[in-house]
Amino acid sequence: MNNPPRISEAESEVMKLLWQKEPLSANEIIEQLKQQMDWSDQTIKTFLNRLLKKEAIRFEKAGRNYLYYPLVSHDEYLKSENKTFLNRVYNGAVGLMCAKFLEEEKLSDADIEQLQQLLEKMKKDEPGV
Amino acid sequence: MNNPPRISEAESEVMKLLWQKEPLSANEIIEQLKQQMDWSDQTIKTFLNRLLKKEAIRFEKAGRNYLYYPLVSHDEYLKSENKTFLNRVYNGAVGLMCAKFLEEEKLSDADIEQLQQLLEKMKKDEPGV
DNA sequence: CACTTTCGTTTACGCGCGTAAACGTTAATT
DNA sequence: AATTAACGTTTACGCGCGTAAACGAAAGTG
Repeated sequence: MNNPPRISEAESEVMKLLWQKEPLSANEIIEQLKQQMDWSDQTIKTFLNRLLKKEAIRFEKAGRNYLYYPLVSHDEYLKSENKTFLNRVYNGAVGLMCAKFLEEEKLSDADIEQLQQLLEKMKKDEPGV
Repeated sequence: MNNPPRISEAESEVMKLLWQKEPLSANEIIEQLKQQMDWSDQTIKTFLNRLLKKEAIRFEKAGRNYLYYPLVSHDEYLKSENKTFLNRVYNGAVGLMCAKFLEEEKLSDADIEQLQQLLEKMKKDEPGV
């Protein structure tokens, strides 16, 4: 329930892999990111270590290698990033923020439908807050 | 049309003032932020200078004092922050992002109405994209 | 005019981050 | 067993940022 540690942009690329599949060995992570991000092995190792130090991930020994697991869940991360962003840029005005995004970004019809349903539900579920 | 310079969180507090009212003298800015943010005069002066160097603001001399004007518009700023955030945290998935925000944050009825109308309009305006 | 206050400019410093080299230890190979 | 390869740990370095002190010039005050 503590606030999750701050995860930097580069570090978040490591986390993204672990959120997709857990655990992963250092090598699996390095091979992926080496390509996707064009980082050197050493750079990626640094991120792993920093994430360990921050307690954003943990490892278990598997023979000579380590297997890494996320300690911070994707959901916690999103929640905390959302909050920070919303306050930093929009002073907490969610409505304004969503509106801004909607006018800037292209949404698929499916997205629109989904959001409409969400809004409809919110209207009903919370008549008086 | 160039990408706006990166404006840090602290610096953005200065910008927020200038977006509300322009121009402002150093003193007006300092007096405001000194209180709101509990910063020292010197700290705020640093931000003004960094923003000048980044060409996020400019000044005109008014006698012994400077009057500051934004060079980066609020809209440019929002656009660029939105984009960065969306890509960094959601890999560009707007629909997902909005949904996440909607489930986390409380929206006023007015906000909900407004978003619904926006969505409705998007549906009509862009039948085939 | 000398002194103090005001206001802008320059310099400083620790920390996180992006980036990676260097190092040490353990395991594999000859 | 000695050498090399693999893998994790430690150290490094420049840059932006939060934070502010120090400095210099100009203007107001006695």
